[in-house]
Amino acid sequence: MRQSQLFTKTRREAPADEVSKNAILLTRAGFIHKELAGVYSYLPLGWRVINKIKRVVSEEMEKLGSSEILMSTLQNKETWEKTDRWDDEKVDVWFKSKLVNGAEIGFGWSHEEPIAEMMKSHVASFRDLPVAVHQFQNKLRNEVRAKSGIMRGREFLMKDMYYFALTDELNTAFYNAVIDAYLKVFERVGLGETTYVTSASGGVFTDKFSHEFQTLTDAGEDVIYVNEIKRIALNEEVFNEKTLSEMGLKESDFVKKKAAEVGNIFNFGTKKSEELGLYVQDADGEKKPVHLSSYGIGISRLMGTIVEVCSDEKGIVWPKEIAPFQVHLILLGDKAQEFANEVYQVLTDHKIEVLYDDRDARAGEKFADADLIGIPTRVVIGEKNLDSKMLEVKERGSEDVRMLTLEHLIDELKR
RNA sequence: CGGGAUGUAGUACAGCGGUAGUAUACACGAUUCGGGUUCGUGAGACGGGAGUUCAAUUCUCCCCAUCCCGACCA
Repeated sequence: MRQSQLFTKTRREAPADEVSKNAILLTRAGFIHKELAGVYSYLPLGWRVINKIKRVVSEEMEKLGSSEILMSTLQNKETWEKTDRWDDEKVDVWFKSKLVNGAEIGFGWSHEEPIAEMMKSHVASFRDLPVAVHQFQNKLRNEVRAKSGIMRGREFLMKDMYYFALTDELNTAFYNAVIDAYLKVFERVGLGETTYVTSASGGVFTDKFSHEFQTLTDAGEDVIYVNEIKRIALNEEVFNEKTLSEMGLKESDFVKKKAAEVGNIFNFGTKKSEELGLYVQDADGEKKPVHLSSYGIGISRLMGTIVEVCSDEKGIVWPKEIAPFQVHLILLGDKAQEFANEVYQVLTDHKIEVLYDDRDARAGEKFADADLIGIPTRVVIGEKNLDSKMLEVKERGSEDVRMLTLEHLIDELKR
């Protein structure tokens, strides 16, 4: 994409109404636009990042055998009454409205009930199981206090996956497979080092613990205790003598850290299926409640967390897999324009995603913008590159400048 | 929801009971061209309502908005 066609503008100064690093950098670089407190729109660069993250998540979910769907945002009151979660006293984040005829509807803050309800139309026999489905869906939650930029919003993009199985064994096996898949996702988006599977309080539906995926960052809302050697972590809510002795560990084995919950997984057993009436017949013709588990990754929160973790004083440093573009091609001066155009053409012909700064702007401004936007590989072309046709290549976050031929660069990027 | 803070050009700030200023961004013209050039010209703002006052952007109250702390948080 030619940067001259990018309508967003970068800003020198931080917005006065944001404090969190993710919101400041994403706003300054033109990735997001705030509509309301906790409600953000995604601009071209931001939307590209979201889609990159979605692609990584999709790939890992599909490896688990899950099919992508999209459920509605408007939800049926009756479905939620079956599990007694329509009441504002029980769920305090509901946005609700009314149809013209007066019927109440809810805006989806979660989809566990609707999806289990929907499955009743498609699952009747043990032969229909197991089933895994996932979606990328905007959740609406009437949070009392939105904060931390895109990390805790009232409208946010979430990947939620659900698994339906006849037996607890299958359900547990899938649950464990998802833990591995999630770790792979966080590794691919650049948070492998800083993200821990964390045991947390399970609530009434689950066994002993639920599991969260916590990324270490001061921008997070949670406090966890981390054992860096064993790479395990405990949420502070379960960090007590009882838990520690069960695990055979001491308090001194852990370090207290702030963290952001980027993913969570729950095993509901059969409770929700029983409440909603999701049963199948087993091989003996007996009616059995379906085992259900659910798996969430907050996509927009994940993007915010990545910015918190992967940035420096100049701007964002996007991990390669989720950067909005692979290459930021910067043209300096108009004498080299023809050569730069050619390089842009060849790179895009090789399916390399390039943001081409073809603007009539000075070098300093272009470099500052490039640092802020944070594309991994920067290629500079100016008059002094014309004779040799060598490209000046620098990785974001490094000071090393290398001179490469175009062929060499393409070869490197394709690897 | 409790507490605190802040609302002035697109953005970031200053200001004052009587004529609202700077930077940046924007438009135009020069100049410059490898780390946010320099100069000139132009356009552009006091969140809303009520009150006090001869006069309110400024003081008071209410509302709204935004941020922070707490509570809350699949």
